Amino acid sequence: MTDFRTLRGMADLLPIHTDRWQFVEDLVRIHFKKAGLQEIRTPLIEATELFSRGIGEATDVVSKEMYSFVDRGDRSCTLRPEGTASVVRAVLQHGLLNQGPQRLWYGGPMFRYERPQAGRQRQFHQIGVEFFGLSSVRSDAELISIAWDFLQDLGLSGLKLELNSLGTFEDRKKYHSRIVSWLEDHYKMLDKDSQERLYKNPLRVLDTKNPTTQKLLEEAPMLKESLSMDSLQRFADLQFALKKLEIPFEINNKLVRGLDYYCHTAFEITSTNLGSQSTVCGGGRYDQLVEELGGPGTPSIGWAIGMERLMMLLDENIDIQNVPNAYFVNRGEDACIQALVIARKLRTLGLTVELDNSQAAFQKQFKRANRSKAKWVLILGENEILKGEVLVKCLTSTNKQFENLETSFDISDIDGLVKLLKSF
RNA sequence: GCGGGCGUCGCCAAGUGGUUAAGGCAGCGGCUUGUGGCGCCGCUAUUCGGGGGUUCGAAUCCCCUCGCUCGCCCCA
Repeated sequence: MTDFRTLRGMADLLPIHTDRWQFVEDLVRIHFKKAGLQEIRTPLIEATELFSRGIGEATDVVSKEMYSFVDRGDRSCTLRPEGTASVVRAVLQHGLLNQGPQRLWYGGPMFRYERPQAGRQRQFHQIGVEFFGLSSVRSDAELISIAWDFLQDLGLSGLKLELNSLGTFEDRKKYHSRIVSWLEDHYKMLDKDSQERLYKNPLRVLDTKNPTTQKLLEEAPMLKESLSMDSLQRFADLQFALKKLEIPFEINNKLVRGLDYYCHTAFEITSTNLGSQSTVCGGGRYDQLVEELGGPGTPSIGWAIGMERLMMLLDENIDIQNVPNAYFVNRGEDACIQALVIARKLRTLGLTVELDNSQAAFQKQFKRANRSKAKWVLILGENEILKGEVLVKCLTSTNKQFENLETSFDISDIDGLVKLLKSF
């Protein structure tokens, strides 16, 4: 044990994890490509004000969770706590909106100074999608379908899509005053947490876990009662589109996303297999954010998936370890250099070869060969060198055709060797 | 920021006041200079997260501290 450890809330991804991460990352790229999305990469550090203005001064993320510091030029800088604000900044800075609607995706680490728990770290990873300049409900449905189809393709089960409409900002403002005055009238009957939230973030009182408050709230004014006719129609249209896409969903009137900038569509994809932090994917529409950050009025919508939470949902049993085609056992002075040469040739021809350079006893090398899960083992020792051959054995018993197969190839017959190794 | 649980070898662990701190996995060496996945033998913690105290004596009791973990808040 050394003196140094990762900082609290920071995690190393070891080889056993990175195999799985790469599998997921490869799959999501395929999905994004098929959906015609383009990748955008922004810096991890931005001016603090970008987030305080974009996400909302009063939100928890901004008020108590940001990793901020003053740099040597006296500027207040912040490690990004989410992706959307940075993407909007980049889109505006480079005038991308002048080239028409943008359909973008991003991915990478985000930082939030919170107490770590299951499904929550201080450095965590998100992949997200943002559409700019698309106002139709069909974009909302399409955007949701991209997330849904990707998660389904990963073989995840037990996922639930929850949906709500927050209406326009006017709708929300109207509701805000209604709910606040109702809550004030019932102040004494609220639990302590809800009393505090009443002034901090009243819409979130709806989401309380306290059962008596929950019951009380059944009488409270509902958000949807404050929505305008247009907002209601829009919400109905979205539901219609999702039904056409055969994406199952549930309406959750209490779903209020925490970030200030959402309007109209808000949604979450949750799983019961995650512990207390059950949201894998969250998103919504934010038609005023671009303007808020100094750009032209631009309808926008996006979502983000939490990679760590996603990884927790992946079936432990699915085998996505990258297994080599062959493990190369070798021993002896001539053999080891010959093995190096052959291994390189095989790699050039597209095979993955793990070369044992230990010169350890054959027994040892064979043990490692098995552990590597390689399909084949190549053997080159003094006897083989004398005969000018490489010995090949099949290591897996899952394939009956090759089970217990043991054969030799002339050292110069690389093509024959490759043909066999590629045969399964 | 506030609660609960936990901290013995790289990993999983037994041990709850008494001479040398079980065991398993992994690692290394050997049986066997050459054939594994299921053999056998041996080696690997002067030390129990760290510091202080109680005691003839502590991994085991007390205090402080650090870390991990789960939950609240909030969010991906």
